[in-house]
Amino acid sequence: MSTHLKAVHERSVGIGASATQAAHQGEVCAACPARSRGFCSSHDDETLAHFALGSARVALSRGETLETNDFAIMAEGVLNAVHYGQDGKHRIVGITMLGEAMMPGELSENVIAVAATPVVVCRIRSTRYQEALNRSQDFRRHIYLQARAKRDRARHLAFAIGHLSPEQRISAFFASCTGFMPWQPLPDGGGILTMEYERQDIAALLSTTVETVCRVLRRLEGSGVIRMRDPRRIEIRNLADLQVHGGLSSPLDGEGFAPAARQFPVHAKAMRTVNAADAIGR
Amino acid sequence: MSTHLKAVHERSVGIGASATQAAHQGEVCAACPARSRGFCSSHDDETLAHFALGSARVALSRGETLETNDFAIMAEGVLNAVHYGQDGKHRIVGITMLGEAMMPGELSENVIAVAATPVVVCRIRSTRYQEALNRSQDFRRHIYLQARAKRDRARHLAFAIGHLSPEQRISAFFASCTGFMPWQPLPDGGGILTMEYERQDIAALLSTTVETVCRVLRRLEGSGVIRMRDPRRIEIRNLADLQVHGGLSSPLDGEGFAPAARQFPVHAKAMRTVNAADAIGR
DNA sequence: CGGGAACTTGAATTGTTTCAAGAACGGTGG
DNA sequence: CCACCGTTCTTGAAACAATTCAAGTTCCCG
Repeated sequence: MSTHLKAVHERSVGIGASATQAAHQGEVCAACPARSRGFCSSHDDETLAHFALGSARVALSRGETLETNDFAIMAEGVLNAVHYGQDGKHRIVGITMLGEAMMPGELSENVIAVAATPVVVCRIRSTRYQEALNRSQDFRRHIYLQARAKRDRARHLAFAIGHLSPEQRISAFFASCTGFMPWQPLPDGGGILTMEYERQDIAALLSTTVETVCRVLRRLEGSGVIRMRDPRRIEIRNLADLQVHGGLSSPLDGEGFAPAARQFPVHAKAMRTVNAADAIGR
Repeated sequence: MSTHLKAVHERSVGIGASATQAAHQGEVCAACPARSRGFCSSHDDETLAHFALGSARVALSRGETLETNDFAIMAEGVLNAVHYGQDGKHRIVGITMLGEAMMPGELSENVIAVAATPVVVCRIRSTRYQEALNRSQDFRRHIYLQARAKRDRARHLAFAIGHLSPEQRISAFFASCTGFMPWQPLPDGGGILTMEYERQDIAALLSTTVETVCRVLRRLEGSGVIRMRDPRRIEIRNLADLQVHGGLSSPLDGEGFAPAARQFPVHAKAMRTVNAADAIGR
């Protein structure tokens, strides 16, 4: 099944790049889907250009692991924090998506970062990452925010697994996937979600079985909430209905599996209140 | 049941304290059970004395909430990150124990910090906390480590709830409680654990029911792994046996519910490898 | 066109939850 | 000191829902 290979594709700008290269890198950033989200959206072009020097795009296909010696920003796809037990089963204990970052050495023992889908990351040498941390309070602040966001998502996952039924978890998960997987709205208010996760991964994340995922999907189809075009393409008739099935009336909502909107607040707003996040950056 | 009152007892050193007061505060630190653990153990007396100026001990009894506007270090007891649903049930999504810190504004929406046991925290005004962050890379680094440690614990919890049976979770939890609840070793290799959590809280944390907690305890007693002196005082005949019952052969072990040993590594060691934790501090 | 992987469906099993009731404990007041 | 009352803890029996096991089907790639 999922094998652990090394990165296959790599396009580097090289260390000690010239001004021309910096300009080139600026273009790469401009075209990057992560530019407008998460980490990168919080910094101006100049700052990014600096980060980008010596950066490289690294592509992974599903099942490959990401080396976490360097700093990496997700530019495409979804990365799983996976734990492989000696029983051969794997359990997904966290996810990292578009615009989010992987810090050097951030993973705990026994956990590796595996591409859940085809992935592209913007890899930045740890030396340069260090420099950015030294220079920028803002950067430090966002590093901290990342850690906190991941903590909150892990807590949500624990809550969901413990207190929501498989049907609710699956519903809620599919609903939140519209935020970070291909989602094509339809004129009638619904939309088509392309589920990039395999059933196996969904099950591993939500602590259930592939069989249950299937059955729940059928049940949802039976009640008219969704319609399956094919196993990977699901038409959601009414997103709100699906969220209700996911126990939206329950606690911790608004957070869900996807990153909360407030994860990367605009500056002015974030600076208003004194909290740990600000503090890191000062 | 659990009510949300304000802090009842408070002993402040006052802002703008004199050198005498600083000395006095040094004594308070010296006598503090948190001095040798976690946050405080990573700093020297001088640094601590500075933090401590304007600090205050705040006592909470079980069920009271901690205001999280300021910075707080746990000096006694256990604090739950609790989520109260509108169904009246509460679920525990995280715990903070001796030596760990609560950062200002760190809790996410709908989550409050509730004393699971009688609690004493060392409260430090957020202004002073800000100063410490400005001055000390080391302090910043530890703030980041806190967030990461809590993330890892939340991930462990999610894993445990999803992939371990109630019996395993309960066994593992009791075993790990020996690390942060009163634990009195006995000459024969075992020891007596004073369980400070009520059955209800254990159930809420581990996503099971009070009935199941009881039954599992009885079963463990039946198999001779533990012996219950009274509901709160449990004699663990052999800690290793209990850990085995908790599925110790499973992944993510060594972490457990308690903080990992490497959570606050000594400096020399931590500086050796380049990782996010170091980075924050440089 | 064939083979393997992913996905789906059905039926039996199992262990936890739920519901219901009782026992022990701790504090209060006569 | 004892009886009372509320809370916490314990135990039993029935119900239920997801898992497990087993057998298909569909899809994709060579």
